[in-house]
Amino acid sequence: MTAAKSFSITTPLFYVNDVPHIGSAYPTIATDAIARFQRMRGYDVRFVTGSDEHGQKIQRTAEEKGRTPQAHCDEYVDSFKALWQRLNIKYDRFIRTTEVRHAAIVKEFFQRVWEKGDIYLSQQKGYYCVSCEEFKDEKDLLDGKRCNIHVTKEVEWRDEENYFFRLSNYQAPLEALYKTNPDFIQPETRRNEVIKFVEQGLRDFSISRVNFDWGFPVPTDPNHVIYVWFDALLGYLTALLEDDDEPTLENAIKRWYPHHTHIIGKDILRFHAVYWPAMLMSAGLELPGRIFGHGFFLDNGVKMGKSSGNAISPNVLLDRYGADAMRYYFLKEIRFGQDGSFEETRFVNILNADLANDLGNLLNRTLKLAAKNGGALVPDIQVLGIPDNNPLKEMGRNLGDFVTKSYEALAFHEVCESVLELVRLGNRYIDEQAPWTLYKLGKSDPKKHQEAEQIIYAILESVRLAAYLLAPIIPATSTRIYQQLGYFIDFDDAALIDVSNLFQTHSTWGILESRQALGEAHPIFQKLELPLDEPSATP
RNA sequence: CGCGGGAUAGAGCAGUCUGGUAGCUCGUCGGGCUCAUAACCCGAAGGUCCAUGGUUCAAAUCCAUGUCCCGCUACCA
Repeated sequence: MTAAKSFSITTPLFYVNDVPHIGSAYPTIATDAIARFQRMRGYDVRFVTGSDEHGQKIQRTAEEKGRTPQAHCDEYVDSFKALWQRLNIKYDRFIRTTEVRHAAIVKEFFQRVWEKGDIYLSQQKGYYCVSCEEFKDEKDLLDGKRCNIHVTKEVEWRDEENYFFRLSNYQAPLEALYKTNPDFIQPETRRNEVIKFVEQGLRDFSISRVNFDWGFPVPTDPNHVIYVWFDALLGYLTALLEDDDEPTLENAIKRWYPHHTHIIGKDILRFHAVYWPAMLMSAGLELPGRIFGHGFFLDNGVKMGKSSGNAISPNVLLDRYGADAMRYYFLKEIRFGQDGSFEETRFVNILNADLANDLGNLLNRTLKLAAKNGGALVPDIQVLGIPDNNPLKEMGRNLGDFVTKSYEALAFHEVCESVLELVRLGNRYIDEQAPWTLYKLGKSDPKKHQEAEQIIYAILESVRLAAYLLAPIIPATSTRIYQQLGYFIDFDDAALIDVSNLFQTHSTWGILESRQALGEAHPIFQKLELPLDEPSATP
């Protein structure tokens, strides 16, 4: 067996200061879809997610709750893992930045950058707002040295010893990187932001803190704790270690590195598109293929989050509608990269229209026709005998290639839309052709029977193709479709997928086997209903 | 202040580069069909394409000015 090509992709490593919200679920669903898609294509995939667990905020929250930071993190990590399981997220590696092996990677990485001469000790001076926990630029302060967010509070002067990373050394290399590799930052609007940001000149940033201790010590100076980015980002490296590897950079990069794609929220774009590549250059490591900054969920134009109090709990949505529904809505209704709004009525409408009515019902009505008139077998026809201008064949023929490009571009909405187009055509086609009438006529005219059989085949095959191409997004629904079509495939079970050539075959229109025994017709997607007590009328 | 992205039917979007009957999905209304998950198919209503001015035989599309939204403008992840 030839070694399959490897593909690795990451979600952000989530800060486990609270239970996961919709904003954590979103990129994770997207990443899972890509990972599943690449597995279907036969790639050897490493899908990395995890948690960022150090820092003052976590230390404080834990203290407030009267427990150790580690115990605090353990609990929240569990809530993330539980959500991923419910959402049917099949990650390969969950990296926690508190892992022992991560300490070793951070240490070695720091050492490399240190030896390169890119780390130095200096003073972090400036006005500090205690409420924001943040240094403020003098130009942002209000009269009387008050914070522009906490307007009643006066900022304090701080003069603190910190280690700094020489980001300023990397301005030219970064600019060259963005230029030579235009796809490095996506979508384009985010790329522009970053380029402009870098153009105005880069300041070094501090990578250590002295006023708390929940983190790894600086190897050369244990009074300092390594701060955020020189810890969290390196989780992407640690995650690539095999279980029995010595925790060294060399081992981390031997198989899966560099990452093909980092999926992140636009809020942490700069750290991934500027700091991270600079850090990697300094350490002499290869750069990832691309950084994709996705958008946020808005509720009436307001960002959803715990602070705004308008967040919808992913677990509540799961209780009501299930994983496939959430996955489909997030990926189909919101262009990946743009902000999207969440509206529950729309959620229910779209899911019912697309998956229950268009896709599910098309399979259901066709399957029942086949059961009544064809002995519950895939019609026994010559696939090659279906004329090239058959509308379903015509559209289905190029769909696999088109959808592949859309997945690669992370254009999930395009995947769904183009597949749905085939499905809608299927409904139009069956109505126009009226195979139920042909079957009746077929009792005295074998030619009519043949015609009906061909029509049924073309529809079943189109539904199969749709299910296959949507499997990374709605795996459970696709599995039900495949099983009703007589396959023993479970899109959640890699062992049941023949990775050697499955994609080539199954992404093609016209591979459904004649005379394959069909399953019994049951709705593959039950209609959703809005909760009764919550008439979610839009104002 | 600087840079960037927007403003198109009740909602969400496409169309703008390469001017020429304004399109898609959801929702609403009417009809058809009966194979189907009260589903599907067909049709209709619904738009001063942000405003004003200009170029042109012709502007959602090109040009100018203005209005309103949103993002970025460095150490919270």
